[in-house]
Amino acid sequence: MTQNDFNNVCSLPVFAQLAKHDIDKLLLGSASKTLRHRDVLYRMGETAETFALVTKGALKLVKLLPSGENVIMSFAAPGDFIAILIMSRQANAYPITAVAMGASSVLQIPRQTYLSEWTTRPLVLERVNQLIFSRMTEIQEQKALGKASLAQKVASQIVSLIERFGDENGTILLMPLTRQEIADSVGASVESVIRIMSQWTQQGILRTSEQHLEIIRMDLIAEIIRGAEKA
Amino acid sequence: MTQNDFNNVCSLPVFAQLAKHDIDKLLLGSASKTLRHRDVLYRMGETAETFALVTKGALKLVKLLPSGENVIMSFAAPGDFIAILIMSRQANAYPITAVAMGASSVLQIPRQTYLSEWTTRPLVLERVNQLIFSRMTEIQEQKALGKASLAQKVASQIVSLIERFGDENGTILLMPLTRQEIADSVGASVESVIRIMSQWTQQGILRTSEQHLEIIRMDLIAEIIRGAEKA
DNA sequence: CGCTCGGTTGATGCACATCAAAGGCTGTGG
DNA sequence: CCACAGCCTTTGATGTGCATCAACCGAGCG
Repeated sequence: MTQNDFNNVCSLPVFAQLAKHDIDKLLLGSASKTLRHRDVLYRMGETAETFALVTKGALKLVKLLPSGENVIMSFAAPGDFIAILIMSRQANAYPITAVAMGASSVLQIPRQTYLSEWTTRPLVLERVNQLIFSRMTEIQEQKALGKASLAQKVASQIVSLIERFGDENGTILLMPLTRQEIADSVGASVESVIRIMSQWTQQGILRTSEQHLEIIRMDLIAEIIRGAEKA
Repeated sequence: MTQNDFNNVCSLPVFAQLAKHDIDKLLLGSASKTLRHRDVLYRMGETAETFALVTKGALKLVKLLPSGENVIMSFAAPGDFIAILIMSRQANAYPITAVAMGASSVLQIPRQTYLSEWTTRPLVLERVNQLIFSRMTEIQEQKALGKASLAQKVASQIVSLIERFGDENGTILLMPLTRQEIADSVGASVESVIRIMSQWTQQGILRTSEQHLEIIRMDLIAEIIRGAEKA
């Protein structure tokens, strides 16, 4: 890991206000890994030797169903952990597949380091809990949308992604995201997602060029989420 | 809290192998509370002064949507925590409403005790993480059922409830559960749930008497969950 | 004895999934 | 440089699972 990487890592909320030598210990034996678009970091079912801390880019956490469908469980942003919760269980397998969306990097940290360094520092554990809390909250919000219309789900998913992976204005999504992926994350078919989104494009609510997605009329999107469907 | 209560609490996995005086400290200022069917423990929006540890019975964790619908986020069994994740946030409100299902009891523990005693004990924090991990796993499994048929969702929900709140044979659910509640937890309408379940009753797969629900043909239910719909 | 609550049943309609076909774009290999 | 395969997107036609609305019943309960 370069000095630059290290500084980057230190600025993440988990490590805020920790002494350099503490951070060194927490990262004992860890390796920085650079991922290209669609590279697989962890595959569901593999034995979990390390967990990961995202430092750049974005990853999707996917479950492959017996039926052959993909379900995107959630997205990981810089500062998020992947698979940290299974570190304290013996010889466990990754419960999901983690795939990079666009150029990304992560720090892979050995289970042993987690067991010896992370679990002995209350402050760190507390911070990890905070992150898990956010993830829980996010999933619960999605579940609360259970009976909403597909348009509401899609709008809400896009907005929450832009909140985490957007530009400074909060209007452009800085990560490649296909309609298939949106469908997989809200549990719908691609075609339905496309129909909804192209309608929005026609209405000038949304723009999608190259690999970027931009919301033009955030106010209208907000209305859709609130359930004021019709145009 | 009676001596009896105390012994009960000590046998919960969170406190396994802890010294009595440690447990005493962890429970500083806590109060045991007995709940009757449908009593409300916490109401969504109230300021969170305490979190709770379930010691007996069952509770449902509900969100009330602006539309007036209820969504059951999850169920809490003995040994589960309620609202522990928001304890480390300042002046936060409960994110859900917690309602007892049948006679239950909980231990209410002050935020202050959490902050001073719980967050300073790595072992305890680790155990809390374990519990949160189970909750996450449960929610994720539900999300993975996203595109499955309603019958699959209902069957799967019932089975997972019996695993946590069932008798020793794993066939009878020892807690009052209405069809409305099943509907609220899988995101469906009561009528649809009723149609599915009465069909099962006619086919001798299921029996529901008084407040109890019994699975007669677990093999058939398992098949339904696997997606082998037709009878 | 009217009340509410849980369960049940039927009729109707709609929001989606599914199936099918096609065009653009990218990368890959001959 | 062209042909081909794969991925992403799009559009249309068709079907269906489930919500919704509307009744009704029995049981417990004040």
